[in-house]
Amino acid sequence: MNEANVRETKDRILDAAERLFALHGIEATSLRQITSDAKVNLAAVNYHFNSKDELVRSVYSRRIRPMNESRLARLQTLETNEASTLESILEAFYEPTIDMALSLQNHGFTIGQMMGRLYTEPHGAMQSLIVTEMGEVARRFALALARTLPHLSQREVFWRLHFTIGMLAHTMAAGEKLKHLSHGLINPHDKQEVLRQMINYARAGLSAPSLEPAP
Amino acid sequence: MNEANVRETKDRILDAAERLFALHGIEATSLRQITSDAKVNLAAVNYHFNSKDELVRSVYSRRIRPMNESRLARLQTLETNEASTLESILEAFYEPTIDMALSLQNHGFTIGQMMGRLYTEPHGAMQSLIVTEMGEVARRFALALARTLPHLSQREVFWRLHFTIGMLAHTMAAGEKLKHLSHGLINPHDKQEVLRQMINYARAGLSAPSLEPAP
DNA sequence: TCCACAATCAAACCAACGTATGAATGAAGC
DNA sequence: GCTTCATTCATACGTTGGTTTGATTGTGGA
Repeated sequence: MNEANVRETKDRILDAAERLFALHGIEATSLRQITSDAKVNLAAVNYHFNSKDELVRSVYSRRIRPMNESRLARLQTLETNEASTLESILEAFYEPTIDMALSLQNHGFTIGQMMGRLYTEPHGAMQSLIVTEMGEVARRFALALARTLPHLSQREVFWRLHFTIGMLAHTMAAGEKLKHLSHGLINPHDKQEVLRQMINYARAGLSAPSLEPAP
Repeated sequence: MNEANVRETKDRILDAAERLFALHGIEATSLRQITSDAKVNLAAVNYHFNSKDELVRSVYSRRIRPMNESRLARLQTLETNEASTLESILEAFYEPTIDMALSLQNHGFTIGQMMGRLYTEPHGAMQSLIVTEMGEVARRFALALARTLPHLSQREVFWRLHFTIGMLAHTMAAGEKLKHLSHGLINPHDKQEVLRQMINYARAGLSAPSLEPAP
């Protein structure tokens, strides 16, 4: 078989799995649904990915990796140019995810919903994925925030970074539903609007006065 | 059979289901696990709840309902006393959930994790639960926030309420894991600390300047 | 005392699951 | 033109899922 064909088979599986995981969750999605959607043979999953568990991991890391590379590259650029403001750090953190969620080939907010569930999916594979794939990013952005907010303790920086991530996860997980929940007030496909509202809220939250007495 | 015994059977099922849903998710939890944990017969679930789907709904609404009643009662008190500040509104919104998550009989953050997953669980029963059980609360708190932040448009109030809910959901879903992720810096069982940090961030976020030109 | 009936129980049903197997296929290298 | 080998395929395996059944139990009311 041609190498391009193998790529195509694996990608078709990943694409279908991604769509179905986002729509119904990991546990509720069967390999038979995936392979029938992807128009490949049932056995192809175990042939190319060994198990459903490893397929799950592949589905997630295929998207998380380039997203986090973009985050770190943007943060690096900010720091070498000594241009780290709170807004620019938040933009470096938020924008890669939003770009991914609203990317052209992504018809129905698929990747976004999947990413939004990264922290809440009870599936065993997730716990290790969060540490493995997100650990470096969390550490680097915590440092960047601490440098920009020197009056905060480590604890407070962690709390606020946690909330900042939560806003993103919740927004991604809501996806299309935001339109209905807001009775049409909000258009979750308007990237600039989403980004501005998130950064505006998070910037203020992160800048809130410290709750601890000055040292 | 005694009515108290029936209550006990139903409650035992609800308790076990709640614990297992929080731990492994809805789809990954079988009725056999639940009934064996609850020490009741397998058929008891379908006898008392008709189906797994209705059991799921019962598990959630048993906790959501008193929580939301408390929220609305507290908001009502604030408004009749004309004591609605941003802090007090946020407290009325956040505290009932945190109280529930940290309640004594709740050994392992069970209810909290379950609540944190309310918005991300892909299970069909959730979509209707969110609208049915949370609709009134969202509407009432949106109004209260709009009154306290009169310079904001409806759209901006919605965005910010959405973020404010996201912070809570993300914190609840993280539960115990917050301790590990923060390398011991944070104690998620310290109710006052959790509440103060959340309110401090959310108050600032909600108070951020409007992004729209003044009318 | 006995009836009525809500509640419990062991057992079965069948569909769907993840995974494994061995044969079929077909492009690449000699 | 033949062999090799990665890939695809139809099919089967054993397990587990939610739900149903019909018998059994035991308590409250007549």
